[in-house]
Parts: sequence; C-alpha cells; structure tokens
Amino acid sequence: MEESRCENCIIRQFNSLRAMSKEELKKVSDSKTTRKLKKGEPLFEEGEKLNGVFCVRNGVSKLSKLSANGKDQIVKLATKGEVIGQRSVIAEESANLSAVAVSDMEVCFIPKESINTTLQSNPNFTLEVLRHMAHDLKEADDVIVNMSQKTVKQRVAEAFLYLKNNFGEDEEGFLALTLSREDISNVVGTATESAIRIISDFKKQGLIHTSGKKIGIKNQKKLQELVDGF
Amino acid sequence: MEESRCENCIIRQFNSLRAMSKEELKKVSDSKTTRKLKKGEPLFEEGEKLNGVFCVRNGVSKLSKLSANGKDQIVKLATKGEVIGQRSVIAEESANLSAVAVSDMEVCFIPKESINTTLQSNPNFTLEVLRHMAHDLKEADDVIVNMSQKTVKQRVAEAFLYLKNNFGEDEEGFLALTLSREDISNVVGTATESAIRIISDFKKQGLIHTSGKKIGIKNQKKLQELVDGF
DNA sequence: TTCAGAAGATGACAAATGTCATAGTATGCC
DNA sequence: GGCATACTATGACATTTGTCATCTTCTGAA
Repeated sequence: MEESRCENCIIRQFNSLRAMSKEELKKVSDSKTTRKLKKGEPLFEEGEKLNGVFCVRNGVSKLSKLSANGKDQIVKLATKGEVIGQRSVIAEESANLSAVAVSDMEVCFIPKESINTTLQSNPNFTLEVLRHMAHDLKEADDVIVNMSQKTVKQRVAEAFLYLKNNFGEDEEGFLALTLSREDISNVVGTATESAIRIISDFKKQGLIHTSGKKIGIKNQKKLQELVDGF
Repeated sequence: MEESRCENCIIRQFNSLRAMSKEELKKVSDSKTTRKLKKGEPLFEEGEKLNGVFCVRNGVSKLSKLSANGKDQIVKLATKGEVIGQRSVIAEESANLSAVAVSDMEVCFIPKESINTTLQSNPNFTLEVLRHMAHDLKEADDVIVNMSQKTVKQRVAEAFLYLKNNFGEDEEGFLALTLSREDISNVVGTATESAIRIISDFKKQGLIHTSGKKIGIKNQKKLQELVDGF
C-alpha cells in the first residue's frame, strides 16, 4: 500500500540499496524526499556540493561535463534504478559532473547521512557499492578506449546500439529514448553537424530510419559490423 | 629490520592497505610474494584471471587495452604505492586491461583471499578501497572528456605536464619517466607519427627540449596555456 | 666492433572532422 | 493562426589527423 516506502520499492532491487537491512531502509525512507523533474531541468551542476544521492525512479538523466571549448561531454546516461551522485558523496567532493533530465523524471533524494552511517556499519552494503563502482570504472575505461581509438562514425553507430540495448524501442520501432542531435553529438564527442551528417548517411545506407527527432534501427547487424571495424 | 614485512612497508602508507589492522597485515605479509620485472615484461594480460592484486614497490606499469584497430590505449600509469588489479578482484571478473612494466619494477603479489576476507570483515578497509575507487572513477571521467574534447596537441602537452607532476624530473631536468614515442602516442590516443611531429613542433617552439628519448619541459606555463586552450 | 632490427624523424598525400554560412523545419507561446 | 526561436540539415571550405614511404639514428646481441 505504502508504495512510496523504500522497503516496498521495486527499483531498489537494481542497485546497491538492496544490501541494506530492513531497519536501515526504514531510516532511509523516513529521511528521503521525492522530486519530479521535467525534461531539461537540472538535478545538479558540476562543482555543486551534494548533500545526498538521487535514486532514479523514472526517466533518464544525462551526466555531463563542460570542457574548455564550451562543449558538454556526456559521460553517462542514468536511468530507472540507478543511483546518481554516490561518487561525490563517497569521495566527499563536489560534483564532478552535471546531471540534467533528458526526459521527465521522478527521483528520490537520500541525504548523505543515511548513506554514510550505513557505509560505516554495514560491510555488505559497502561491498555492494564497491562492486558497483568497480563495474562503473570498467565501463569508463572502455569508453576511454572507444573515444580514442574509434572513428566518429563507429561511435555514432555504437551509441545507437547502446540506446537500443539499454532503453529499448517503442511500438513503432523507434528508439524509446529520443535524444536531440546535439545530445547525440555530446555523447559521441563530436560536432553537432558531424553527427547530423552521419545520421543522414546511415539513413541513406538503410541502416536506420528517422521521423523527426526519432531514430529507429533498421539493420542492427550492419551497424554492429561497422562498430567492430567491418 | 624485517623490511620485507608489510607491517613495516612504507609504501603501504599510500594506498588502502593502511586501513588494515595489524593482524590482517600479518596475514597478508605471510601470504604475499615478491616479484621483479624488467622493463617490457608483462604483469598480466587483458582477459587473464587474476588471483590477487599487485602492490607496486618500485617502478612504473602501464595499464592498457587493445582496441579493434590493433592499437593499445594506455588508460593509466601505476607507480610506487599503487595497487593494480583490485578492480578485477573486487568485481570477480577477468582483467579488463593488460599491465606491462615501462621501467624495471618490484611488486608484491597479494592473493585475493587475503583481500576478500578483509573486505568482508573490516568496514574501514572496504570504505578506504571504495574511496580510492571513487577517485579513480573521477579521473577516468576526466580522461573521457579530455579524449573527446581536446586536440591531439593539447593532449600531448597535458601528458608531459602529467609526467612531470607525477614522476618528477631527473638532475638534468628531463622527465624522470622516459616513455617511448609509441607509448606516448598510446597514452594520448593518436598515431605514433603524429605524436613525433608534435614533439618536434614543441621543440621548435621552445616548449620542451629533448635528448634521445628523454624529454624535458622548458616552458611549463606555455604548455599549460596550450592545454587550457590559450 | 659490427650488424640487424627497432625506434625516431620527416615528407607527401589522403581521409576524417570541424567550422561557418545558410536555409529549411518544427515547436511553443501569445 | 502567426511569429519568434530553437533545432535540423546541407554545402563549402579549412584544419586536423592518419597513412604510407623513406631515411636516419639508436641499441643490443653475436
């Protein structure tokens, strides 16, 4: 009945919070607040001090960092079940990335005190968070390799496959998460015009189809071959 | 006296092992083995199952990943005091990166059992490892942004400043860690010829001076300005 | 010491990517 | 409904970066 209690929250299953004890969860639930964001609204900005973490109940957030040349690099897309901001809270540093909603979102805010006390008293929880972060680190290393060794075309293709695998498709076969061309270019790390040109190109080659901003994958095999270097 | 015991090892001060209790350290010390590597020797390869972690006592190792186009991307340089392989041991995965000595090395191998039991019983240790990994993750995110948003020239300049800050200079003012041109290009993520050309260019501009493979920084300020985009 | 192979250096050219300009197209707001 | 504004698209061109060829220099092993 009390759907808004952490103890009953299904989302929790997907992240480190599942390692918390019932009592710990109750405390978290009592201290948490819920917040809704519209597409485009910021959750927090780079450099901001975070007083807790955000657990995504719905929607998607982009985590990005502004570079010296004035362009945003999107480092990660966080979706349902993921926890945002834990790195900053754990390292006791201000946020290294900005978080902005790329679709309407619903998030729970959990004050850092709840996290910190559990980290100190529940080794299982700490270990679970550690494992999760180890996974994130591996992913980050892989991204570094992709960014430096793959062409823009390969990275765009990879981005589309990633979007399909992680967010799925709608009834009409379009990627369920629709990003602006600019966001796509910021994921891939290229100029918006370059991304648009590659999208046009893919369309001409019959790899994808589009309708407005929406993009659908038509030939997944060919896209994958492109990523792997033919 | 027993300099080879972990309890007396100064190196330990620099990594998460300092959070271990005296008893835990004794166990680690009893189970550890020491190994010497010559420049160029591999510590482990990508995909290999690691049975423990390596604590660097001396020398430097490059952690790299082979990309589809056959080039190695160096993701990190690990030096004295750093622990290599913890990510894989914690995530219980095979190694995501290869580790090769770029200078003569001396490392201690610590079997994963010692690490795992301590992770489960000593929350302070786990938290310390977690904090360390949070730091690594932030660095990885920063590298992603640099790789995708900075020019090759900026990245080369940044690499030299990084080498100076992290490994220092010798008596003659050359970078203490000498990397081959190929290694430099693999750190930066570019073709070896491109790296060599940029080095020549920097030399002509009076930003650096060289002697064989050795590189010395002549104008740190200008290099930094280059990195920051003038 | 000498010689072979590796590493460094450089030119010439090709390919990839970014930038600027401009125009079409969608979208929200009054 | 119409206008202002942001997003998408495309051409033309400049710049950056990669590739291939060639030459030189260093380095280590016989």
